Amino acid sequence: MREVRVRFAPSPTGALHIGGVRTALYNFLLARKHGGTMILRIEDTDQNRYVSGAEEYILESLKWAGIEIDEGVSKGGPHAPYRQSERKDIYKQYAQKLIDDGNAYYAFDTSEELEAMRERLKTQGSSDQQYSSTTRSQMKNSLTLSESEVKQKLSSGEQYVIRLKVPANEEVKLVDLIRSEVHVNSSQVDDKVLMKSDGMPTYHLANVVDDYLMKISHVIRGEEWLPSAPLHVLLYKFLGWEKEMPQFAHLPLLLKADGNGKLSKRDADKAGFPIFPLNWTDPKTKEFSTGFRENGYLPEALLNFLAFLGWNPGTEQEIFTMKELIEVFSIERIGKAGAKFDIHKAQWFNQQYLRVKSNDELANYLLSSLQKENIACSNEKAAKICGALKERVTFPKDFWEQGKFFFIAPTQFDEQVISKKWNEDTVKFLSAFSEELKTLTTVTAELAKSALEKASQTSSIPSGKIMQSLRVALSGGASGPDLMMTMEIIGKEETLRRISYALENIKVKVS
RNA sequence: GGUCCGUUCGUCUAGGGGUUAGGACACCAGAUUUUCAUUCUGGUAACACGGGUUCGAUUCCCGUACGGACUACCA
Repeated sequence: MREVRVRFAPSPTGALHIGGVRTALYNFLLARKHGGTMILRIEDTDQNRYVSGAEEYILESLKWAGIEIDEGVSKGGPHAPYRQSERKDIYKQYAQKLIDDGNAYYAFDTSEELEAMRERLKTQGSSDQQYSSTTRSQMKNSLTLSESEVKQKLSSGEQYVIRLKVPANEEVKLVDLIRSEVHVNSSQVDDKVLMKSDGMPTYHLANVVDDYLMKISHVIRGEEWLPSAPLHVLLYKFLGWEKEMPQFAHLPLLLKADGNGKLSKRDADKAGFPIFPLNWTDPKTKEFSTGFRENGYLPEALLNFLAFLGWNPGTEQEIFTMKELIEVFSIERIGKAGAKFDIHKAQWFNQQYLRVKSNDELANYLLSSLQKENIACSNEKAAKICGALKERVTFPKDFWEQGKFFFIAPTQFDEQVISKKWNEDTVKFLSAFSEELKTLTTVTAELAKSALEKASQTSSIPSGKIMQSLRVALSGGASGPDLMMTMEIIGKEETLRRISYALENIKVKVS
């Protein structure tokens, strides 16, 4: 097998879409699996759509996700530069070669003329309105103009583009690793612009030239490129690079969760989840978008989830470290159909990854929340709280949100529990329980439990009946972590204080 | 409109000519936890449709429907 060299080649036109992260991941996995090279190339040939900060954003996103770049922008390498805008002259040479070989031509049509052509064909009832083998003869280009006219136009500095001369009625075969063979008749392919009038190449030319020059072995990209892949095959052929042509793998698209269609930022916003890896503020519109990172998704969990959108290992294992993913990944097991993006599953992965972390690791999340709230807390206590909470947490921020009551005594109590459970027995029991607690020097989960049992005996009320009331008294809420542990953490004095506060402030329902 | 790609539970998917069509998420129920959650057990739920080929099709072929992508001097 030839040396694996893959590339992730985003455009710096804004924040990196989550689908792009998956594409990068698959490229990375293939590279690592075969001891190959992962290349990052920035495709910034469209000066109009360039967004400053986007390249840095992409870099930071990949770094956060743990997708390492071996060669490319920010890393350098033997094929530098890796930013297409800096490779302008390279493309020019190959465009020239295509012209010299008669496989491309100059076109001088203005956008108005192009528009007119499409309009004309449309009214004639033509099924497609492309600049192609059937229409190029009616246009203003080096195939229809005389040689001297062309020369005159070129030397006078008239604007022109270079178009590929796609042959008519030729069967183009494309081998795709995911979809097997795809056949397209060349008459369906239009004479794509290769070089724009600003001297920049279009995606098609730049992509093929760079992939060849950078010795790319596999092109793994989104399915939106499938329709233009035959064009790329043609380019390889015309440039004489058929043997070096990379293998293609066109990834199924990520779709929105409800209904159909490509996953868009709009859909994600509506459903209340991010679509970008990191927070992003568009420099032009100032529109702000939240990121997975800032929403508390762990990169390992997000990647694990992403890996399974369109791929699976064929076994029943679902939790994979990056190392394991690298081991089992294969292009053959990538599916063909688009995958709907269900944030529930992503949350489940996050939960799984969170709960296997040690309490000490988890404590850092809580500690950083506490710092923002200006609440002091020892590492030990934070770890203990996280330990009590870890089974019920999805995001790091939940430790604070669900554990707030450890630091702030409740002044409001869950009304449902109170109206249902808080009665004379509760008062009787809790008073007895308080007396028991007072005899203790310190409260541990175990001591709390035996105190509870004793109180149950002296009051002859089963403790099960008052557990929810006790919880409400201590935390204000109807659900939360283990109560014995809760009492151990908040300590004897605070437990007593909270119980007596509740006893004083909650009115007993007269039954 | 044209071209290309796709279609297994609500979702991610396994499977593949003969299976009780498997797993996971979500959902529901029961058990356990003298509380909620966790955990455990169980349950609801799918081969888009129509033709072929075949003894037999969810699986192969052809259509149809539906969905998606593309159809720019954007990537």
